[in-house]
Amino acid sequence: MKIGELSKLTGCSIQTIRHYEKQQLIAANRRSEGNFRLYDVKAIDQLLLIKHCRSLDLSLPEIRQLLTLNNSPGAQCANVNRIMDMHIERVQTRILELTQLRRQLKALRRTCPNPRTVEQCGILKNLTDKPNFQKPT
Amino acid sequence: MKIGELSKLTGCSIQTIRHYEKQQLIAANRRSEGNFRLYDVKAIDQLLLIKHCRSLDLSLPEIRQLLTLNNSPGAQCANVNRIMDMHIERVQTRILELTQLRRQLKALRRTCPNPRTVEQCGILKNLTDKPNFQKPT
DNA sequence: TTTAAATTCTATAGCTACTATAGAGTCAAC
DNA sequence: GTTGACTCTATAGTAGCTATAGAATTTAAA
Repeated sequence: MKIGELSKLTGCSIQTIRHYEKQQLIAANRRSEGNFRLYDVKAIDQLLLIKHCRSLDLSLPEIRQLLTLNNSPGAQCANVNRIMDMHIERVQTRILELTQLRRQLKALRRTCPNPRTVEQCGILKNLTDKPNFQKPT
Repeated sequence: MKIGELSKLTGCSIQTIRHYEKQQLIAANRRSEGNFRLYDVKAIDQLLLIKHCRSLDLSLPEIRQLLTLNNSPGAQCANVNRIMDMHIERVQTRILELTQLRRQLKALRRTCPNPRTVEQCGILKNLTDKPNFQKPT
């Protein structure tokens, strides 16, 4: 199977597949005489696994680790659990940051409920004053 | 005042200030004979305003708009309100996406409560199966 | 006055995970 | 044999910085 067919079967763009190859997430098992990538059916599952992990927002290095683990059936899966736990923690932290940010934004927005001139605008006034908000990094 | 002092007074790194200059958010009002940027005190407030906006996660183009508006005291501030509303909406959307993602991640994590071999790992098993999760984009 | 240290300059590369080209080559069918 | 579809590599772009390299400038001490 050439890259175009793999792309259609998995819903990953051709450039994305080549990008994953550069990042060592997937490899064509051989090339045609004219240097075209040739894949076997296993590549489909591998790519779908990658896609699934990406939909969960795991990073490419994390996915590479998971793939390596997936190919060592006898190994303990504690590392898998650790990767997931760290990722959940990261998502959780980001949610808290954004929730705080939303509160700040809404409070700021309330300072200018009606259209007026820029000079009187509560939002700009508050933005110009010394910040008492914290950066969510 | 040279860029180093401005950096210390505002807490923005020197490279960041130069980056903001490239993005047309701030300008040195003149240069020394040896081409060093020289700022007056107004630059401090301007930079703090930018920093405050960044802490609210506004984009540099949005901040540029706000700065322009801030320099037109007589104009209506409806545009300011519009920028803020759009941004609040964006943050809100992202929170919802991440909340959904967190739910998926936790459900997945529960499929492997105890360390076992990779072969038996519920997480990898679920990741390998066809995805029924949606990408939060 | 010389020289050393600190500061600044521009330009460039790196980060993440792609996406979108350019320009050249390959394959399949007619 | 030629057309059209496909693929190749390499490069630049996205956002907002950060981190260099290598050169020039300024300030202070010797």
